[in-house]
Amino acid sequence: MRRASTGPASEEACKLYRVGSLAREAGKTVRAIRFYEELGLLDPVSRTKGGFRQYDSNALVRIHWIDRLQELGFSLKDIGDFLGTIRGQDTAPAAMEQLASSYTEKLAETRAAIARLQALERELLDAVDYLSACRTCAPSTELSACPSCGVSEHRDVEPPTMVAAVQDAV
Amino acid sequence: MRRASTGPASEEACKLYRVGSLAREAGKTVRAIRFYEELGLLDPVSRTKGGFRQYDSNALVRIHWIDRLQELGFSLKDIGDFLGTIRGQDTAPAAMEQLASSYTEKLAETRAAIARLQALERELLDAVDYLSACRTCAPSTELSACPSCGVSEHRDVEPPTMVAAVQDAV
DNA sequence: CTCAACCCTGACGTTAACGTAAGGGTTCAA
DNA sequence: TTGAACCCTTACGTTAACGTCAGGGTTGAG
Repeated sequence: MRRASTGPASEEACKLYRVGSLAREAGKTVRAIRFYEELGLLDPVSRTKGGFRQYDSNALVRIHWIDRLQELGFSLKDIGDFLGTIRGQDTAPAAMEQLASSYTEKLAETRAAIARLQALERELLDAVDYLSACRTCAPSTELSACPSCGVSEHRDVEPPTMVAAVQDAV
Repeated sequence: MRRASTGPASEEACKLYRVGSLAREAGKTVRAIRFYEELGLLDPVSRTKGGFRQYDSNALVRIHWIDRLQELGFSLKDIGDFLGTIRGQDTAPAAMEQLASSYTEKLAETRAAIARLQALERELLDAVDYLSACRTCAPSTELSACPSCGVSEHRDVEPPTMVAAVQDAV
């Protein structure tokens, strides 16, 4: 016996999926799965004598992993290169080291992305905040008057960029 | 006189850019700027008699705005529709209300995106953490042995998904 | 055996956001 | 009046990640 519980164990006849059902389980399309195969990201464990692809539950894990990496900004090609690099190493520690360093790098990028989004969040907040004063503006006011409208809150206040950019949208 | 300080004021001959210099200032390519025009996102204030596009500094603000919205996940077409909707309103408060509601919606999406990234950050951390034990693994270990390698830290511990997916990468 | 439900392999189509090249005017400082 | 640096329009090219036929086998329950 080899491990605890990463899906059905070893030699045992674990349930096999064909593309269709795998796709359903994974929330992907059949085409997508075949496409992953074209890129070397996911091979069927075998084929029926008629040529049907067959997968086991590891495929689900793999697909989930692909999804995550995509969310992290990896392109499918990146992921392929990634797998290639790992397959290239011949000792286990070397391969895992590769994995760890790639992940560490992505971790930094992810944090940067979070920071960027938070900055955007702030800009949006400023804009929404500034715009909330517009509700007290006279309905008859025309768009062209916006920059120096009568609303007191906007007197002597720079409109945030997210607002300023639209003011001459007319 | 129309406004306070959104760039060079009113009728005054404020400096005009042609595509090339605008592009440089904005950190875009000339093609990109012309493309924005094709989509109705940015029109030149005028043309020379020879047909050269001319822009003022508002164009810079507009481009910055486009960038921000793109970072927020708007497509250029979305941005065009967006401008269209705003132009469609005939009173200022209505237009600004539109703007505010779009921004509010995007604010929610942005927060969701941040949360997703934070979840990914956690997954990466878990993976890197788990993998750090691999440095004490015997260099001779082969990749295929990974799931149940000798390292004590991995005894009776589920590998995180981000690691499990690669273990049969060979 | 049958047939509906599935699957196979090409191979061309699609969308976004520009890139790139062709062929030919425009500016403006010298 | 040049001429180098710019700009114009038109139009096809590119990359990513699949979508969508077309034409034709495979499975497996009944």
